[in-house]
Amino acid sequence: MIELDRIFKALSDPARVKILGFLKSPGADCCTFAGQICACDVERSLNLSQATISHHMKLLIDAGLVSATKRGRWMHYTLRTDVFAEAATWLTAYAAPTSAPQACPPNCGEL
Amino acid sequence: MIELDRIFKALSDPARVKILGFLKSPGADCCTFAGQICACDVERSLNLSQATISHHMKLLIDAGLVSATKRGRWMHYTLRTDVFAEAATWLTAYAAPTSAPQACPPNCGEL
DNA sequence: TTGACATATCGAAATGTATCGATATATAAA
DNA sequence: TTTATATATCGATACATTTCGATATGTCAA
Repeated sequence: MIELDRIFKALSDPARVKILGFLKSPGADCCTFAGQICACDVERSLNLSQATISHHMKLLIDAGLVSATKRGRWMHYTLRTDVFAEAATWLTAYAAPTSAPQACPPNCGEL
Repeated sequence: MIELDRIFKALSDPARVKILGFLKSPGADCCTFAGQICACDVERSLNLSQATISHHMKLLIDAGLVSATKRGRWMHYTLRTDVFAEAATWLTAYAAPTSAPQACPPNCGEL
């Protein structure tokens, strides 16, 4: 069960959206391991301090959007595609017209 | 062209998600007009002050998730289903596995 | 075992956000 | 025109977030 609030909060910062975009399609010069991207490459791709990146990665992981593995000294990250799919499904429910229109009484708003 | 940051920021607050849920399926006792929901009903459905609701509605409108019409003294809101669909499409792009795995050199991270 | 390096955590400063009561603005009713 | 009401805006307060430099922690290499 995903926590939507946390997911959308994680998605609401441009730096984190950039990170996700990078994890989705890293540069050709990046070292990956079984599809996982090294933290060092994330750091090079953004213009933020190491502390800040680490902070953002934590939020992304806590939201469930990214999973992390420590491999020696290096952290490797992957997108959790299933979680993105679930969030997309939630949004899609709002993309369809819903309940039938209903007449509005002239004194709308009165109890 | 939608602004993702603003959309996700709008979605990142529980009060606003509640509002959206209410706009999607308002109670049977709510007065609607051509599918639009009256602000007064939104107010009754949440436990927040009028000023706070007005503030949240503004954010939702600015993000493009909701459209508003003034009808006499009353504001009426509707979900912009197309914008939800666009946001869902963006998310879906992250729901599919992407680039092929690549070998990681033993000294990963060094330039 | 010591030194170097990758990442996490801490503490602090700046900025942003949620919330409210009070008040302004606009519209309808009397 | 005056009064009542629906919503927006203002000003203030409390709290959260972004960002960083400094430092701690863990892991490899010499």
